[in-house]
Amino acid sequence: MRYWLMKSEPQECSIEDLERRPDQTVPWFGVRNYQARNFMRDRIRVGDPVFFYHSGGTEPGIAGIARVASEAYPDATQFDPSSPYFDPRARPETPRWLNVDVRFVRRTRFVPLAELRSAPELADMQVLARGNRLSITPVEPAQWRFIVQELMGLKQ
DNA sequence: GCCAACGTTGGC
DNA sequence: GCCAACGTTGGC
Repeated sequence: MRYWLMKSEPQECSIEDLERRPDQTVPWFGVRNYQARNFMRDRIRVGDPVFFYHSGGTEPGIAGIARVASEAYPDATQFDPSSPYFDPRARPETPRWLNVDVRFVRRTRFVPLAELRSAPELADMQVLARGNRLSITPVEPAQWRFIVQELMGLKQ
């Protein structure tokens, strides 16, 4: 099992939106970066725990916990000309982009990016690396435990 | 709104 | 295969 951090813009899908979804599940569509796609294709498995991170035009930080709910499958928005995520090069026979489904687990105390940065225990966290723009990054088990137990104050 | 950092594209 | 130009991400 691996741990992950996934970024979402709350105006598109916030942790509250996820909680209200039917089945509390959402397809993590719109990833258009090969490295993030390959994580979903090669490393992310059903049941993997996920930090749900808010980014873009809002205070950045971790807003909750989710869980991977499906294997990777073709992202439907790549075939939809009306979608901002449409990719004219993609064909249904040879899909280019994938997504997994993600299921709500719980909201947590909001942990701002600044707080993550200030923790020496998290110095090597990939999402904190200079210039990082990946929307999906792995989280080490020790980092996960530190955030959940020390920063969020949860038992787990 | 600005801008640093990065990924992708396309000419050569 | 190189690399300049461009578009995007995302923090501030």
